[in-house]
Amino acid sequence: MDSDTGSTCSRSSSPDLAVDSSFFSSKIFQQAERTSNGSLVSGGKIQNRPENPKEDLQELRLKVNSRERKRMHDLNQAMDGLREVMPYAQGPSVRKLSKISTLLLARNYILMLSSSLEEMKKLVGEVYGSSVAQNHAPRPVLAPSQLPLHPLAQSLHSLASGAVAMSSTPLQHTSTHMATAQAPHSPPSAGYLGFHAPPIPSLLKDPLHLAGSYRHFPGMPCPCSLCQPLPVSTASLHALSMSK
DNA sequence: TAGGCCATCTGGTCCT
DNA sequence: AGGACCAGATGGCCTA
Repeated sequence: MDSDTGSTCSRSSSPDLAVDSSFFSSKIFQQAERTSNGSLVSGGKIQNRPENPKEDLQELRLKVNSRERKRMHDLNQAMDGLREVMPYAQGPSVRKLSKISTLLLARNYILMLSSSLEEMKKLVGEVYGSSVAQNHAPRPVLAPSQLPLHPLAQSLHSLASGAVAMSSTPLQHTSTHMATAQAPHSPPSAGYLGFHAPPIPSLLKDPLHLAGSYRHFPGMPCPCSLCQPLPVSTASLHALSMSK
């Protein structure tokens, strides 16, 4: 029940143990001494009864703290879950994304996927629309893999094909990586939707691990924070985090 | 050593 | 009343 024991806290030196010490150093307990059996001694009178206001306050405070700790652990678990599905390097050699970076990257990634999906829909509409218009002319039926693909469609195809590899080395769906995963008909530009694998030092140097980590193409959605017209709220958040 | 990131505590506010 | 949520404060750890 209590998530304290099953915490996903990545810190080995969690200050959990410091909780009680700070708590007991608070003014609440400066007026009370603790006996060997844990009961409070106040004015020479042993009080085991829980209705002691100080004990009640202590219990309440510990309970509230525990709940808050659990809440934050749950939040961090959710954040880890988000990190797991983000297209960034998850290997042990790569530093964990910070919370703010995770959120910003996730937002931009969703925007990019949404835009790609819309583009894909348009392309599908074009392909089937033209095929209906020329319905009377006998045409050889092509398998989906044989259809001439728009570069974006090709890159999406490649992206899907390389999904497994991406899970092991995300952000590495670059041109070389894509070349191994792309469809037979894909031209060399098929990786143009792909991210640009950042050299690790630059990734670590960038405060948000976002800017400058991607290959940029005009008019194309990019998860890079520099390419996204952030709304006011997000922009202010970004500025806040940068100026922090 | 400064700065970034984080976990925790704590008090306030809102909701059920 | 109790719990969830939030934000400020604090202190620890890590890296450049």
